[in-house]
Amino acid sequence: MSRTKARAALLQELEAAMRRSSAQGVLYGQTVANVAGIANSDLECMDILYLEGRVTAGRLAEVTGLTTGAITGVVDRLEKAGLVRRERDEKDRRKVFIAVVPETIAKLGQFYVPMQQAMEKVCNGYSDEELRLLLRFCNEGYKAVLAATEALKRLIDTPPEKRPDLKLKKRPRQS
Amino acid sequence: MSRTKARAALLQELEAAMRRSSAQGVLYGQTVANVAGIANSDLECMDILYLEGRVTAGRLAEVTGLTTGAITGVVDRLEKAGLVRRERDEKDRRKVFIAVVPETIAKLGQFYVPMQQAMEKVCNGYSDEELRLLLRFCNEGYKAVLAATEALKRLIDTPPEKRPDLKLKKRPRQS
DNA sequence: ATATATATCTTAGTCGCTAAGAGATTTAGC
DNA sequence: GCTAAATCTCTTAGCGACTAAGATATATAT
Repeated sequence: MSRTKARAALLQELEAAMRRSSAQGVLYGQTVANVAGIANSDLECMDILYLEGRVTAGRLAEVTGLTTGAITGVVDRLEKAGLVRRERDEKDRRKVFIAVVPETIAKLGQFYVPMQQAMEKVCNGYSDEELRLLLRFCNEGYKAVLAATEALKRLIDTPPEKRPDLKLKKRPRQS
Repeated sequence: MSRTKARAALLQELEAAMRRSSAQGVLYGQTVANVAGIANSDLECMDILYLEGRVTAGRLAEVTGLTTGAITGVVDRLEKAGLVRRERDEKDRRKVFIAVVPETIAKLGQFYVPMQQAMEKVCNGYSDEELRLLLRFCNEGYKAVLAATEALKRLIDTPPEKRPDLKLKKRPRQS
């Protein structure tokens, strides 16, 4: 039993470590937003724009889980800060594309340099093969957590008397 | 050069994967808060209480980065929800310890079951030795990002004219 | 004993969010 | 084509969580 017990302890330790490091990653992001002088959601949207390129306001709402009204505010702030531009779609004039003002990518990017350098240093202590192992684990973990999130969300929609009650406050906000 | 180039690509891919999975982890937490019907910060505090046990209000403020005023609100809500109790320190009557009401740990804990099961399944595909590698990487990464966060924070305190300017708040007028 | 430090709470004001619905445009049905 | 419904973004009202500053209570130092 000592073997499986050691493994159980290892799993628990790993979970704690992952939680800790993940939380710290979030904190780094919040600090970036802070230094850049923009709100957290604003930075998240910049991240999406960086990944996906030119997207509509509706798509931002979809990905972030915010309402379209909130996105209007986000884009207002980002536009006022000169980080993005609104571009009306000429094909479908209801739509508004949000496009990053190119120069600003570098301006925001500089704030990630400290972390990138730190992580590169850490990675230097690992072989290619080890890094591939990490990559595989990350990807598998991502899929697993994504599925778990969906499973949990379904609880929201199950009738309250059918689900494990906590009798806290009222209806939680949906996202 | 093909060797180092491959590694650079690997590093980049790993970074993206970590960001993605980390973000998903956060989303899972938000969903838990949603289902439980409490605010995000409230759940974060429950997490800290679970990890550290009985802690003072001030300690919560310190760890979360919130002001003490905000923590008063958090604890008010959690206490009203029956999740924690305030306990005045008899040795130093200025201090207020926040203690989790024991039964509620299980109530909140159940929401983490989907993720724990999913992650355990993933971990089953790895040997003890591989998991130890993952653990080591997590811990090293945590320390690195923590240090990077501190480094970035210091930018806030450096005089604005001395640091890489973004002049966001002040409307860089164009057009 | 008085002044200073520490720990929490209170208050006023701000910001970003949601919900609901208005406005503008496109698509579908007849 | 013309009307009705659908789609996409923005507006408005209200709310909840946050900060900053200071009040309150207690502890420590001189």
